[in-house]
Amino acid sequence: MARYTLPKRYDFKSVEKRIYEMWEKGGYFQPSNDPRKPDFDPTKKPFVISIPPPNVTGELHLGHAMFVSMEDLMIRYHRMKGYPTLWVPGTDHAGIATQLQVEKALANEGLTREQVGREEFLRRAWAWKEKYHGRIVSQIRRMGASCDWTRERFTLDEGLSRAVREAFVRLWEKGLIYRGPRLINWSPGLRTAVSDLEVEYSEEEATLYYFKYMLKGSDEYIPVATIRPETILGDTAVAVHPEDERYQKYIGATVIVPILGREIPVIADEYVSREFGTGALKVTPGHDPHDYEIAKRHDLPVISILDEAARINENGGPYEGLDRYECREKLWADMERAGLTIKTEPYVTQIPRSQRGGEVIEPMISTQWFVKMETLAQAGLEAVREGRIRIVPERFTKIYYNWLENIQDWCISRQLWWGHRIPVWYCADCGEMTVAREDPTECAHCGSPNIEQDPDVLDTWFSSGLWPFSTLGWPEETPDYRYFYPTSIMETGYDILFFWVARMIMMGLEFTGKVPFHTVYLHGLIRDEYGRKMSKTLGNVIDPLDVMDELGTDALRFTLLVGSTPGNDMNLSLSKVEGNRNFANKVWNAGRFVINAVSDVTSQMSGTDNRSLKTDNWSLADSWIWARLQELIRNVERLFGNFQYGEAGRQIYEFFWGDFADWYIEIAKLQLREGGARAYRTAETLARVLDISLRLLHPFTPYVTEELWGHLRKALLASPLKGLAADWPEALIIAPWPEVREAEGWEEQKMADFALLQEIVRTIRNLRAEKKIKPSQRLAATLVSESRSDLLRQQAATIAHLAGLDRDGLRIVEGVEARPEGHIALVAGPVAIYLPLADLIDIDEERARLEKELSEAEAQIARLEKLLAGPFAEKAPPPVVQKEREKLAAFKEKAGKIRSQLAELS
RNA sequence: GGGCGCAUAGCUCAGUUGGUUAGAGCGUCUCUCUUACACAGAGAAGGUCAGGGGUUCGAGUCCCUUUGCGCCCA
Repeated sequence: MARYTLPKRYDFKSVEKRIYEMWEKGGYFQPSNDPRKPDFDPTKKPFVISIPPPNVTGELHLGHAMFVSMEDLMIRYHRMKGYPTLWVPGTDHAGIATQLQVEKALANEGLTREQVGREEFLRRAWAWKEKYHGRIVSQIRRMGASCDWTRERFTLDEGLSRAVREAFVRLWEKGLIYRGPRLINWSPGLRTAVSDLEVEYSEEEATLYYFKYMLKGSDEYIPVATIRPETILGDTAVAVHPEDERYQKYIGATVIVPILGREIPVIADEYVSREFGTGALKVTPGHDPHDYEIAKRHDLPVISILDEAARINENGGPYEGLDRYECREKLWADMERAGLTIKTEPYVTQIPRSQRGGEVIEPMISTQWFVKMETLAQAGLEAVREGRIRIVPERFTKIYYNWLENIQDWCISRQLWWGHRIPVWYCADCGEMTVAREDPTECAHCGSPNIEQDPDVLDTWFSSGLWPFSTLGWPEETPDYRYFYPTSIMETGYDILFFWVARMIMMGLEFTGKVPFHTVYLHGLIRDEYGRKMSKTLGNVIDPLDVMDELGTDALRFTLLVGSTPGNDMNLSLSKVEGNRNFANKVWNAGRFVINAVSDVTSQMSGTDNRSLKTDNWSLADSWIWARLQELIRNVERLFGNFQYGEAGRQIYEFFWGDFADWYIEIAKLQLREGGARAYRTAETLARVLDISLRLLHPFTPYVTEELWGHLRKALLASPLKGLAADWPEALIIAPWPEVREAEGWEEQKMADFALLQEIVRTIRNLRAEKKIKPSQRLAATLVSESRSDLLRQQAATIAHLAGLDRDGLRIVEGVEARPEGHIALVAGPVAIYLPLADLIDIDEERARLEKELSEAEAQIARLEKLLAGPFAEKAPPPVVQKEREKLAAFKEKAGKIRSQLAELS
């Protein structure tokens, strides 16, 4: 039998690409039950995830790495469970981000989009998209993502564009879409409206300007404070609190707008804070959302003073044409000269900045398209309240409710070119609007061909909101849509709960009448190793591509999956990834050992015993590892059911490294050496445990497990153990998930026996380390135990092997009358251990060691006796009490052993 | 102002129906190239689970409260 010559170290570079191609070519990413194929069975329940689409021109970052790892884990698990599984991949067009990139490229040629025109600009944008699409997609592939690339979608592709058109028209027909001037957030740099959600508020130092609002025809004035003096030009009232004694007398009076000389009223409104500034508020409804509300209450006029580049417009009188900040300075200087200023003072306030680029956002009145949210939000709320959608972790449901309960109408128009153009045509003749699914050639009202389409495009999130069903073919009732919709889980970062998840829920309910998914799973954000946000300026950005280059995809995935808990941010450091690279290597090497063991099995060993899963012919170690493995399978199943993927991964890691590799494999070496049926069964157990471990690990670390499993399968099929692998499929990715087996009753005793064996071995190893005895030096030993001598005799060879004892010099006895001369005495539970190390004995040191152990044992005895004498014994459940009783007995036995050893010392 | 999260070993974190001796990885210290693995093995040191109060036979875990840090919404 040819021994396998696998490299000593797991070489992920030679594995990952090859394995991914094998999977993809093998068609494993496509659903096992596919409505596009003839043998389709519509009754089988599928498991479906639609990918949170990354920006088509973006580059893979850790946020992507996180969701790809998480979703791939869920997908692989369900696939192995036998569900027809579909993960729909795709990208979105990221309106603003992409447009900016293309404009930047144009700028390099000294051009602007206006110069090249809309058509040429779009041609270039598409070319840009084609160029970068491949990059992000191949990066996602590299993460091991097992999505069905034959179903890949893009938000601007033909089908999705049709979905967007359909959605818009339906909302229009239902009266849920309207157009009109409203106060919106305006980005002067991008010259487009932006979403409320795309505005971030940063605390910054600013100046509070105090000035005088002169009463008409009087020397009296109302002092007013503002952060933005330039907005004085748009003031339409001064408001005071109705109960403010300082200003009550002015209510109803008229004041004069500085410099401009406009007359505006003094009004009373409870919104005004008497404590802030001077207690009097200038009202600028055209440029402040709160003032806008006040204006609505008091029927005040709204004046817009800025143009689309945030320059002062014709309403600014002498300041027309100035930039907003130039105007601020000039106006203030003019007011100073006119004696209208009082003072300025530094003030810390919240400045609204664009999430993209960081420029200061201006609230402005602008004619835009809006979606009425009230009824949509109501439906979205009910779906979660009624439990049709579950949000994990649960605490995010409150945040979700809070947002939907206070939702504002959604401004969906953007003054961009890259995106879905608004399907509305204006008639130059009759002035009516035509809203249509298909591009019209004439006005629907007067038949005039003189129509022009609205120049704006829709917010990218409008199309993303349709994603779970538009990607499956909606509005067509395609076979995919019928079978795979609603999807199963929406997995994404909590930072886009509002942006995306809430909108998908609302739009899903509105357009399909169904929830788009039954579960929302939210993961946290990834920070640097000290919990700081990663940012280019801090220079602490970790690039997942570099990490994969250096340490492998499996290591990165395992780190992200096991290092995070649902909904909580995680701190990532390269040393963690390195630790998991080491784990992948551990799996590789343990696997290598097993594969070689399997290859060495000869048919002579096989014997006639085929009772493979009966434990009565197993060694203690065989039984123990099997019981531990079954326990692990049960735990993993339970944890997966609770979305506790990280904990599941940790337990698999601990089992594999701490139990299987550190203990079972070491014992297996001895058992293999024994030959015959023992060796045969050992190889069989090694293969079984490795097989199941690889299956459990596969959703976490798909590459190393697939590669190794392939070698294991080949080795088994070429060996007398081929029966084991007879029903294995050709690839691990589609191998069945390990089934939960209930405990059979024998496990507890075997595990307790093995724990004693471990304690004996550790006790001896401990002493050897303390006494600096070379690992190569075999020691004789005497083990004394009245109660467990049978077990010790059975396990003598194993104990000797693991503890570095000389098998022939190992004596096991029920009792000794006196301590053997020149021996060091140790205690492991109910077992006394004597090692013949006369030269190394230091009586005082021995006594100190034993006394320390004794006092520890006695402390436990005292604690347990007190516990058992108290109300615990009657109130706690009997099994818990029984456990404590057993502990007490064990400590008493141990203490007795130590006492007699101490007595022998003198 | 409202809401939420976090505080456990030097560092980063697990610990999900409360079960009584609190775990891991990294780091530190000893020893070892033992034929799967030095990306390793064996051993060691290291914690009043932020402070206070309560519920309970029993609290890192549940409740209240204080302090500190972070996030979201307004």
